[in-house]
Amino acid sequence: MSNKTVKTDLFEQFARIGKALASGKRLQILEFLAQGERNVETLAQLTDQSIASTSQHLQQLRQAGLVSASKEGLYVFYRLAGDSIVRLLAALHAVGQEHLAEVDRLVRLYYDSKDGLEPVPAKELLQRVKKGLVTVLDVRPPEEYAAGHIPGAINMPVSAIRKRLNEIPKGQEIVAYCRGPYCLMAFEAVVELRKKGRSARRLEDGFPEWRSAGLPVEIASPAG
Amino acid sequence: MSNKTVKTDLFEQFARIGKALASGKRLQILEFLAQGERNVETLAQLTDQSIASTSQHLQQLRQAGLVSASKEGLYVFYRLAGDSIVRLLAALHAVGQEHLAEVDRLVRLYYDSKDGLEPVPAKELLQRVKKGLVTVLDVRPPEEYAAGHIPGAINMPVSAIRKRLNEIPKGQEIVAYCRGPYCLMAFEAVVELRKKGRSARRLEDGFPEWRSAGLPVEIASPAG
DNA sequence: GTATTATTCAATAGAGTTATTGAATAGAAC
DNA sequence: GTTCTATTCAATAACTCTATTGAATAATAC
Repeated sequence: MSNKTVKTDLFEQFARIGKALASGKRLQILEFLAQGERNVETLAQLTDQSIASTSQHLQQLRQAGLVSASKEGLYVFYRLAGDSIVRLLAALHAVGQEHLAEVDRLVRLYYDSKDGLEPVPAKELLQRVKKGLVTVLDVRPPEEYAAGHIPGAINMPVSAIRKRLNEIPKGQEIVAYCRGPYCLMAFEAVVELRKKGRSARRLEDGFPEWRSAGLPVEIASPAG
Repeated sequence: MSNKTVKTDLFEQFARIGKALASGKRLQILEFLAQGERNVETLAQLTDQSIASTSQHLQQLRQAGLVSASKEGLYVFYRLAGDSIVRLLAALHAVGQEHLAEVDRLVRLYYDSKDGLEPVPAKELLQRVKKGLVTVLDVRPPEEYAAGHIPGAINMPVSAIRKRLNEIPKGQEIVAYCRGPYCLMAFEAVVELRKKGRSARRLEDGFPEWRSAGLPVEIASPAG
C-alpha cells in the first residue's frame, strides 16, 4: 500500500463518521442517546419512524463507532460510544449556529421575542444555584430526569406547567433546560412561564453539555 | 409549519453539515484550507482529482456554510468560513482516533515504533521553545510556511531533510509538525531524522490547531 | 476585438442511500 | 417445547451523490 493510498484511506475513515452525521434522523437519535441509553423501539417513537428504519440507522451509527449496544434481558440498549461524541455534536451545533442562517431562522420561528430569550450560560447558573437565587426547571421526561439532572432542579415537562405552576416559587427567576441547545422544549417552557407572568429564561446548553463539562449532577430525585 | 416540522427541519440543517463531511475528498480539501486560502486548481492537484470535481465539492462545502470564496484577479480563492470549523474538524479527528480502530491501524501502518513516536503537546513545546531547548521543524511546503508558522521553526519538507540535515543543530531534540494530527509528513520526518541518528518527535497537533489555540504565530521567514 | 485562462454549469451513467415491507433470528416467558 | 417479543436482515423502488465529459461564463491579456 503506497503512502498516498494510506492517506486516502485515512480520510475515508473520517468520512465514515461524516456519513453517519449526514442524516437528520441519525442526528436526532444521537441527541436522544446523549441523554442516556435507549432501546430501539423507544428511539423509533421519539424520532417518529419505523422500527426497521431505526435499527438500520443504528447499525450505521455503530459501524461508524458513534454508538455501542448491549443486550439486557429482552432489549438491546444503545448509547453513545464516548464523551468525544458529545463534543463532536457540540462542534456541529456551533458551526450550524454560526454559518447556517437557516438554523437561526428556524429556532426563532415560533419564539419571536429575540432579546427576551437570551440564554443563561452554565457557569452563571451554577453560581446562582449555589446562592439559591434561582429556580431550575428540568423540562425533560421523568425517566431522563431520573437518569441525572442539575442539582436542585424541579422536573416538570412543558405539558405539566399549567397545572403545577404553584410548585414553582414566586419572585425568583426560573431557568429552564432540556436536552441541548437545539432542544425546543426549554423554549416552549419559557414562553409558557412568561404567559403566566413569571420571569423565565433558558439555559444556554442542555443537560448533556452540563454533564460533559464536569459540572455537578444529581441522580436521585430529592423533591420529586 | 408545526412544531414537529420545525424540529425535523432543524436537524436536516445540521445534517447538511454532516453531508459536507461525508466524503474523504471534501475532508482533504478542508484540511488544506485549514492552512490558508487556495484556488480551485491548486486544491485539485493537492487532492488528486479533476478541477470540475473539485469545483463541485467546493460548491457543496460552500452551501453547507463551511467555506467561503472570493475572486481576486483571475483566481477564486476559497477559505474556511470560520474558526468553529477548525474545531469541528478537530472533534471529528478526536472521535476517529478514539473509536475507529482502523484509523490507528492506518496511521501506524508504516510507522511501527509505537511508543517511540509519542507526540509532544503544544503547551510543552511552547515552553521548551521559549527556553531554546528544542529545534522546531516545519515540514510543510514553503508557501504554507510563508503564510504562518510556529515562531523560530525551520522550514524543511521531508524530501529536503537528507540534503539539509546540517542546518539542524545537533544535540537538541527536534520536534516536527505539519498540517494536523493526521498529516503524515511529520511522521515521515521523524522516521527520517531517527534514521540519521537524531532525536526527534512530532508535535501532537498541527499548525491549524496551534493557531486556533491562540498560540504565537510568525509570518515572515527569519532563517529562510 | 480576439485569445486565453480559471472556474462553473449541465448532462450523464454508475454507485450508494433511504424508507418500506415482510421474513428471519434469538432470547425470554410460560 | 411452544409462544411471544425485540431486533435484525433481505429485497425493493425511489432517490441522492459522484466522477466524468464537454460546453458556458466571465474576467484578463494582448
